Amino acid sequence: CQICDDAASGFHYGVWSCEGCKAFFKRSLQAMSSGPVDYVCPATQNCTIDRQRRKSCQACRLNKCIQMGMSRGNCRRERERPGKANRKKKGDDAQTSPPKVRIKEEKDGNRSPVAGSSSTAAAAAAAAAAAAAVVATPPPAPQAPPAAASNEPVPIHTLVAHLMRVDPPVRHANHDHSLPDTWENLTASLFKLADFELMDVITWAKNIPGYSALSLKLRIHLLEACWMEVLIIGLLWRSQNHKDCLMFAPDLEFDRTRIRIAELESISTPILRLSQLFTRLHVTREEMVLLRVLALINSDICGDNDEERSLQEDLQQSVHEAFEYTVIRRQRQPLSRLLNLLSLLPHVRMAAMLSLQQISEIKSSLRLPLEDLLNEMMEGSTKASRTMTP
Amino acid sequence: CQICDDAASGFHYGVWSCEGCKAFFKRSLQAMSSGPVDYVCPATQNCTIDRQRRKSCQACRLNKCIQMGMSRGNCRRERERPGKANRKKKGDDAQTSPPKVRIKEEKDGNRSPVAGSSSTAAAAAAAAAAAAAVVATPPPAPQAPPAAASNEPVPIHTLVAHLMRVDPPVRHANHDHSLPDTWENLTASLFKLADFELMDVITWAKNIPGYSALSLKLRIHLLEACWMEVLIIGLLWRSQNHKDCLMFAPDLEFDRTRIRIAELESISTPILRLSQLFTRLHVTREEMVLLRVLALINSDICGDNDEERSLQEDLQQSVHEAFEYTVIRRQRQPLSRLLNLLSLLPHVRMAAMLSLQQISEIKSSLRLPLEDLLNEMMEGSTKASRTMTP
DNA sequence: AAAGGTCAGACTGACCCTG
DNA sequence: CAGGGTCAGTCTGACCTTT
Ligand SMILES: [Zn+2]
Ligand SMILES: [Zn+2]
Ligand SMILES: [Zn+2]
Ligand SMILES: [Zn+2]
Repeated sequence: CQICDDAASGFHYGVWSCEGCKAFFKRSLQAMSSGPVDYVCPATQNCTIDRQRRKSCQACRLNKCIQMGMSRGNCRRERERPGKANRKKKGDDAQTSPPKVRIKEEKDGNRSPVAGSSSTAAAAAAAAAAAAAVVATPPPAPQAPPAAASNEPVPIHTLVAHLMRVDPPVRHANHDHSLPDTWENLTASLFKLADFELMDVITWAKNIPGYSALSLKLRIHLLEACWMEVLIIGLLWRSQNHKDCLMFAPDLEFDRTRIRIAELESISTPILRLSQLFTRLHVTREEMVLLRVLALINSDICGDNDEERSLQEDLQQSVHEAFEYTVIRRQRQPLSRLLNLLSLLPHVRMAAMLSLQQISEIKSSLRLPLEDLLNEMMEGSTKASRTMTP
Repeated sequence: CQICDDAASGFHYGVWSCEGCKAFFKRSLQAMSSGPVDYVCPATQNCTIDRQRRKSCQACRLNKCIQMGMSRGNCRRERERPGKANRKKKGDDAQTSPPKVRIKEEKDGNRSPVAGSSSTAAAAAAAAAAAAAVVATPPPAPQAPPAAASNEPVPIHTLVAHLMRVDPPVRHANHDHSLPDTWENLTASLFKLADFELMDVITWAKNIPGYSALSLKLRIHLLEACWMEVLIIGLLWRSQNHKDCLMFAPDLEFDRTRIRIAELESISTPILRLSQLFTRLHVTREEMVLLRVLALINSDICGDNDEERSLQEDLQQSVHEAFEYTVIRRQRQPLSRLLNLLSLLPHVRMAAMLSLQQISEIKSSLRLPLEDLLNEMMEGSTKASRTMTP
């Protein structure tokens, strides 16, 4: 099949194509004859169309059909229009008017013509017009860049939305589940995951408005002081509703047994308790995101430089406003909610300190090597006097 | 729906989501339980997921589900109690609540003659009532008791005034200034002072309304977990406006020289920085008092007992209201002020952990004996897993 | 309220019928 | 052979039942 690389069953509509693409184009023609097609590409109009993925994007599939030359005019043996053979639909009859389509359009809410490729061509004007309409669809521009104007006051809702967008994503650990659950295997997967997540954390910090305005020294200092807290907040949030289970990644969850094998019992106690608290509070993603940002800018107080501190305080101020925007406008007892969320941070701080000490012991015992970035950050946080330096 | 922007039908798998995304994630879970899913993105793992496009890319839809925090609450049939089912609420909801609710509540044989307050309108009334319930338990109150009548709602300002009254006083160290500044002399005076202050802390805790209602076990646990933080908050407050100087007592101030002699350099760095922050914020005594109470009730989360936790949450609630009363009604940016104060607590927690570790090392090195009460509390805080137990 | 189950409706494509 | 219909299989999500 020239469209999907599947085995072709013949020369359909002018193209060597498979049964599936043939039927798909057939249905598209029928749909087009009775109104515009509402296929919408979920991405940027250049989806890969192969046997496995051809179902995913109708817009790109039809587009490729047309690009490869499919059209009704190419039919070698065209049959007369059988008058829109009515399906077993209950309501209206065939004829000309398509109320069904209209109803559907209305129900869809009919948003602004974002990326919808709608062929308004008449029924007779088949492929060529459709091709023009489909191909003309512009890419949907998935991610608008953040309000990058550094001096301009950004509306809070934009700031919150931006922070939501740049928050470190949930990563998979790619843990080999065929390996036995030994201390080495589990700890190695945790280290690998942490190393991976640390890159996300660094990228995230860079994308926080105002962070880049700080001096390099302070930026590094804050990151070194907060990274474990940021990771732990994510862990706690992912572990919500998982009783006695730490969801390090969707494919790496630690139950009591694994915690014992990985020798995480001493630090898991406070973390599991914190996780229960997260669960009870139903911390939302918005709130989690803001807690992470607060953990970053509050990870340490640099008292030396007045100007620098002023910048940091500006950052704090905007985070405070973000909290106000997000939490305070709740219905029931918003202030108590805010205080409950903020009260989590001392516990997070403690959990981070314990975790850093645990890793530090592993590092100095040479039981297992640390990944590069993880190792670097460990040295940084030691320097930041987060751990005792014996 | 946080995933597709459609109308949400509830809080499913940890995310506010629509029926479609809920069912999709459910099917994905079922599929995942029997082998890895084979969703493949037709584009670049970056598809837009909205109401009309969510069907297009299963891979990106599932990924977004995970990113937004969806996960199975527990492997199988999970019965989850929100815990806040019914309490001794006194809020009334005459107008908004439909009568069927009332009927149901009465049929349940709820001893309380009123229905649960689910109305969003009666927030203020409920809050005041909750406060009344908390303070209803009359504390021993060696001085003027805040409320004699047990059912009478006590205004918050009375609570704040009472907390001001029972706050641990500033103690003198009775340090012998004729002695030379050696490590032994200075450390011994610090230990003696801490021991003395600890008695005040215990008395103070007993006088906090609602604290005595907690179980003995929890009372001890909270005290063991928070005492160092309470001492440090007092120290920080006393050290305001004293540059590079720790005012352990009016007659025992540590400048840089004494800090070096007493080998407190490693822990004094964060504490001195915190002290500068206190100075910049101009923390009032009222605020310091409330921070101490918050440090006490937030020193640990006991997750075992539902009823016990409810009492602790009531206590938290009244402290939150005290904060609101004290801080929020300021003139300029009260909320930012509140967040700044709360942001101190993680640093206090860290300073407390470092201090405990320092004392723990002295104790195990037998360089100097600890006073009785101090020794006891050290063991308690070690038990409370505040320090590493090597 | 939030799990899990249900099933009509929509889409797909292997297969069949017809010219 | 290719256009076009058929319909079982699959996915979806509004609705229902259970806890
Ligand atoms: Zn094909
Ligand atoms: Zn596409
Ligand atoms: Zn959705
Ligand atoms: Zn995709």
